[in-house]
Amino acid sequence: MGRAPCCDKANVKKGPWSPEEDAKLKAYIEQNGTGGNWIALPQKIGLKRCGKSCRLRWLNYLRPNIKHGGFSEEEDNIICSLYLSIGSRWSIIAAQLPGRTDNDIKNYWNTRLKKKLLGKQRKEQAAAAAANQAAAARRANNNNNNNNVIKPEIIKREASSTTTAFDHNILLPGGFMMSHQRVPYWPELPAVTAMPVVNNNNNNNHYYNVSDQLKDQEAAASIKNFLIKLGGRFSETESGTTSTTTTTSTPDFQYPLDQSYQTAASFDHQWPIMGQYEVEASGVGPTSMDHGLEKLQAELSQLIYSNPAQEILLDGSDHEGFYGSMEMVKVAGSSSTGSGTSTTTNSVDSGISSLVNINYPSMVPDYGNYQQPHDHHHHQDSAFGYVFKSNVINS
DNA sequence: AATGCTCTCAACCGCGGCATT
DNA sequence: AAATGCCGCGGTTGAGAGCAT
Repeated sequence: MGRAPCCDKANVKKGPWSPEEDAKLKAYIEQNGTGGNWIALPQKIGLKRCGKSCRLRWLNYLRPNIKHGGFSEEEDNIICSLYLSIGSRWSIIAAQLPGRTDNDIKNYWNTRLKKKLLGKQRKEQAAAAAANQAAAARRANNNNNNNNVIKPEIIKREASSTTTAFDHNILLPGGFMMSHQRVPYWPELPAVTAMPVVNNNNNNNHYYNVSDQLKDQEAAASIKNFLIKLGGRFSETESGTTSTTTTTSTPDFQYPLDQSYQTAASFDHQWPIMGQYEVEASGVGPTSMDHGLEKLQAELSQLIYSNPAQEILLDGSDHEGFYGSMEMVKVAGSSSTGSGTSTTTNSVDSGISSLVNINYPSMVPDYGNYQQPHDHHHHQDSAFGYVFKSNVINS
């Protein structure tokens, strides 16, 4: 047996709202509030609308301080970051962007941002492929000139140029790599990172009304510390506290605009918020972080293959930055740290470039044999049960 | 100017979660 | 414990604006 309809479908108007309807609804809510019952509200004010329709109209259009269109670069960054972190949980993402509605963000992502990323990625790939080809030619030339004896200084230079790009990077579940030095695939998004979520419950934004706020509070201190490390700052009233749930009318956290903050130390941290979203072993079952990545990958792939004329080079030629020295290790116990507790090692077969590319050849730099990682920097999130292990090659 | 196509975004739909009875 | 009702969310649709031919 199905659910009873929330309203009499035959007697409700559907479609665009008239200015009169808007005025009625707005005036009533501003004077009386919603009364906690959207279903009963339209009858009270004589609107032939479904209660859900009224709610949507109010939340997405009529309520104060709504911003429409004109997303800034910073907002783009936040949306992308959060999408990578938590997937299509638009209400939570909207809670981080005062004045934006989940519907707006969802539309913006689906119609523009996704395509924008794809377009930029194409350009990047073409440029990177060309650069790699040139580099390979140089190497071949050098090898020939020296009777196949590779000069130590060449090895050192190349190894150095590669490994420094990896230093302290973090491979996130799903293969997305956080990099404080290099975020090559979203060139317009200076430092896209999977961003923790702050319950910025302000500006009449009721969206992030998660019932397990108490659980969140446990994570709050770490989140805040992390965000501060990233260069953000909280309002004066919030500084020194551990609460991220605020009722202040101004944003209690300001995302860092200067993203050059990302030092190695920045990632020596915990990401407890991810535990909130049931992060599991990478590639095993749906994880929240994986969700965003995998979904994005699928979406972008579909975009590509549904349009063969724009097919993207799949030769894996520019993947250097995402392979080789990174591993993610699932640790046996959620509280264990350090090496020696690994139970599963996931080879890195997809980087951020997997946002577009489906299958990669196993990427081993042609000088890879000369690099033997011997120092592992472990970044573990106890909530994840993961160790983020970056293999830093000492020079 | 007319037509067709693409894109945007407001609005709808159905489902899951939660509270209440 | 089960039934009921409401809320909130994410996915999807379709009207209309804008653009290309």
